[in-house]
Amino acid sequence: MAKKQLKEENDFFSMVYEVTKLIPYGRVTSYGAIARYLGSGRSARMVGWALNACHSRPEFIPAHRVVNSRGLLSGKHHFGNSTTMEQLLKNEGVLVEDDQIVGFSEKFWDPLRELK
DNA sequence: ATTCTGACAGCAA
DNA sequence: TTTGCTGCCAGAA
Repeated sequence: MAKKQLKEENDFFSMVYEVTKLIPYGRVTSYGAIARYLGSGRSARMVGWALNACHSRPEFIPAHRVVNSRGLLSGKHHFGNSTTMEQLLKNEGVLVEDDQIVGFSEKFWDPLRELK
């Protein structure tokens, strides 16, 4: 059997990718929220680390919908141009001002609450 | 095997 | 109030 494939499903990285891909259009979430959903709780850094490797993924990961707990576009610099992430968000109707999501509480999509 | 880093989050001063 | 330090876990050198 494809152990590797099964393993990927259990991998922390893949979990992050899957959850990230599940983020609805026009919604955003935080690294910590995903970390909690994965059960790691305080390992939000791993989420960021996983997203850092999202470039190695053949699929498109809407990492622009993942921001830090304050709704700050912490990883905008990793989208090639520093404006790409902000541009993508704006394209989805998410207002971004000063690298921060406007109405973050409203746009926030909690995997724990939505996926449960 | 050990050490360092990393797109965070929370708490302390 | 803002700034900074630690904790957390996994992957890369």
